[in-house]
Amino acid sequence: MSQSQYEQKLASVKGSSRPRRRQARGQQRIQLLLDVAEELFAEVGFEATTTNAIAARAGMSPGSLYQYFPNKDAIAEALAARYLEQLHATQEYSFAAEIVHLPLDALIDRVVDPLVALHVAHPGFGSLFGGSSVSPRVAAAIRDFMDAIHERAEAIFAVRAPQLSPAARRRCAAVSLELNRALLPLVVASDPAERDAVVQEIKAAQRGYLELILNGQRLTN
Amino acid sequence: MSQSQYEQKLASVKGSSRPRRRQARGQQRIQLLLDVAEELFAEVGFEATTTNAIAARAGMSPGSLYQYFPNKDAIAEALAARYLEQLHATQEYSFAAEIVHLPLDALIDRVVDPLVALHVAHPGFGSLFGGSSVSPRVAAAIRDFMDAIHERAEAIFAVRAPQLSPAARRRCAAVSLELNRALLPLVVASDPAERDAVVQEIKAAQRGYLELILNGQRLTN
Amino acid sequence: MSQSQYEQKLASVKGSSRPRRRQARGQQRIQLLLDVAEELFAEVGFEATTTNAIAARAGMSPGSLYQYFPNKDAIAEALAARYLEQLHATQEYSFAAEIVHLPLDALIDRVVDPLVALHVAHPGFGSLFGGSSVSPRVAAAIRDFMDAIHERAEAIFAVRAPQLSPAARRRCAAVSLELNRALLPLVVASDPAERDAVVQEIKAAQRGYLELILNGQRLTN
Amino acid sequence: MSQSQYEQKLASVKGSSRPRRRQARGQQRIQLLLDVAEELFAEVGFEATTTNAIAARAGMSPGSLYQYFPNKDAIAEALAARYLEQLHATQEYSFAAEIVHLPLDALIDRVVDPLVALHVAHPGFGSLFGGSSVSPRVAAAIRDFMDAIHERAEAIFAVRAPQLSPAARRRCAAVSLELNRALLPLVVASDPAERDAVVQEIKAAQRGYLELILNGQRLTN
DNA sequence: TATGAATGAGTGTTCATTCAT
DNA sequence: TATGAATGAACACTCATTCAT
Repeated sequence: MSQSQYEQKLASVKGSSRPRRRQARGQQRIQLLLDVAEELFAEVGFEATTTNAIAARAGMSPGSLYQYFPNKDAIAEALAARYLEQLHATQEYSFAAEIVHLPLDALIDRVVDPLVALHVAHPGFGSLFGGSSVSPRVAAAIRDFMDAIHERAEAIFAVRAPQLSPAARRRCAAVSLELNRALLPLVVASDPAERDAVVQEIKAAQRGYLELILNGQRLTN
Repeated sequence: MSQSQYEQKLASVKGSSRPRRRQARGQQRIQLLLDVAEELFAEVGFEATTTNAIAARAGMSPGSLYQYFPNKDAIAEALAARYLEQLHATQEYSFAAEIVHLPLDALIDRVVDPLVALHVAHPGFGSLFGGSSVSPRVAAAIRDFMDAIHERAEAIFAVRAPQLSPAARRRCAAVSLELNRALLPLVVASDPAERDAVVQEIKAAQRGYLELILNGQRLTN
Repeated sequence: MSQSQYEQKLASVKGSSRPRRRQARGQQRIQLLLDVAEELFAEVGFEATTTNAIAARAGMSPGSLYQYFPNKDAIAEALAARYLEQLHATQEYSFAAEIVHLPLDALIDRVVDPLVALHVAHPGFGSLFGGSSVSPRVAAAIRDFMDAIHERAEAIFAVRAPQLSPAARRRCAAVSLELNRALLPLVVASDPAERDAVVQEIKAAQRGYLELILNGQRLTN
Repeated sequence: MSQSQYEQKLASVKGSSRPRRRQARGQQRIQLLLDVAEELFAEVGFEATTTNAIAARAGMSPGSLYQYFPNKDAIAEALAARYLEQLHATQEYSFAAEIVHLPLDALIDRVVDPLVALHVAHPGFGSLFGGSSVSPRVAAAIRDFMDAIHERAEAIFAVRAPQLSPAARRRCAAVSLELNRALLPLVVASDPAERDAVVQEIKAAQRGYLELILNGQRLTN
């Protein structure tokens, strides 16, 4: 390696590594801010959380927060995006093509278990998705995602409960999904020692409802 | 009777009847304020609703509002109390002693139907009970009430699913109640034409879950 | 006068006088705020003047200021409107129809004297009309007014200097008006003892320029 | 020459030439910053111009800007100083000793033409000298300079209008100079096609005023 | 020396609450 | 009691300035 080549490499390393380290630090701070925001949103709600409080608990100045987010709503948006990304990953697994013919218990495990993990890891999750006064953009992002999930759930119903009318299918999917959305906060709120039992109960509720439908005991219009 | 005694009696009569009319007027104004607050909370949420906006829409001055409520939270509290009172009335009926041995479908109708009526009549209901950023006092009032309902539900389980351990009974009651709390907003949000169908779905979910438990197919610890 | 008539009159008096007194008080506070704003704008400029400073010097709270003005720009706008109103009154007099054939000295007196009075009474005048970073709305209001004055000045030139082309007429009017706008701050800044002499000088400048034009010694295209 | 002496000389050469180059680079950057600041001040005004915006448009970091200027005001000061320097150069020419006996038209050309050139070349000029919210130091620098010009103008009046009292001389000089300061922005604002005509008008205003004075038709006290 | 992320005091503005009338 | 003008603490957000790298 000639000297000039070496210098070139050094330069390129310096040139790219400094920004990279900076970017890495920036990413860390963004994640920290989101973690703190998640905490505070969960504690006192979105509206009652002040941007200065987020910055302070994250150990930085208000100005720094605004280096990473253009305004308060953007923080909720980013948080929603982070959740959505994780949710998306779980749903990719939960609703993979091969699940359509799984036994019901296995199907339910596959859907519920990742959601439980997500909720336990992110206690703020439910409060953001509870929809309490989020900005229109956040609400739209959530709605878009839910619609996608909804479609997948309907597709499964189409295969496993073909007797349902399209309208009934839509309703059943909505109720089944809402069952998860609504009952999962119960897991978060429950005593860790009881957590598994609560999860079993949620699955039971889901199974009870689905069996009724899949067994064709339900009205079909 | 001396003159002064007579005057005294007169005074006391006047003194008690005027306040009574005043109190009546006061009660009317309180109810009006609560109605308006309910509307606004439902429209834009608790935090975004200003006390001045409530007073203005109720056709009175901010000062007057504060004659009836010491602060903004107190309005939400009073609204919660009003809901709770109504809820209490429905539950008095839903959980009357004689229901213990009703067929499951009838039992579910008895619990769900009044709740549906309440939710439809008061669209703000769900949002307040959704728990999004209510003051600790409101939260406590709601919790107290829910605990009472919880006990009644547990009592029914004690009779109809005696195989359950106390802990399991508690969990089952919690899930069964949460099922209602969580799914009823779906009714409010649904198209009025579809509303009945959605109510049927909710009852189905409830029945599916309860059958599983009552048939003893559930774990008992 | 029967008793009921009397009561009615009393009632009507009370009903109308209280708001009237309130409105009067409101008007006073608005004028006070404008006076204070004028002072501060003159002292440190529009941008450097804070709304809280205006409120404080006016002896009221920030909130009160916002009861009368929706935002900071609105204060400058109102101030401009107040100036414009006064200016308008002077120009109504200065450019009345009969002046067209006045001797030049009298014509100049008629235009300059009211402007001098206005500038002396309102030291902030020049700074606002100097156009330093006023909001678009204020700027537009000023421009509209100046355009109106411009037209009147042109009309006089059309009669007294008919040899001028329309374009030349426009330019001459612009220069003549600008002469006033630019030189009047000199009066405000000058020692009161010298003020009259400075005013004479301004009139001389105006007369020097106008004589040149009216005597036809100027290019006409 | 010993080695160490030689090294010392080398070092000193390097030591002096590198700083010189550095200083040259620094001067370039300072001029660039001033150019950019002039642009931005003209575009949005001094207050609305952020130091970060100046640095960004100059292609450097905020920190670098502060290597050359201790604060934002200092930029305006330096800009004013640069203007003043250029103004100084024009006035050196305009008020050279030999002009005292020039014909009036030639005298006016000699004063006005360089000023027009300066204003056209530097559109920010007028706005800075308009005095709108400049820092006290800038204002003082401008005032000092204007005082110097003032003296020169007075000296000419002393020769050409000896009948004037000292006070009258001072006033006349003030008005004559203010005439320039006030009317030159009109040139900058005017359509380039009309620019020459506007300049002629300004000269006419100047001549009209001066003729009045020099012909002794003015009061002399 | 150059960088640009970080700072934090300060801005315009809102709104729950008070109080003179 | 009712009023609504007045209050002022607090908020979201900005930007001149600093300093670790």
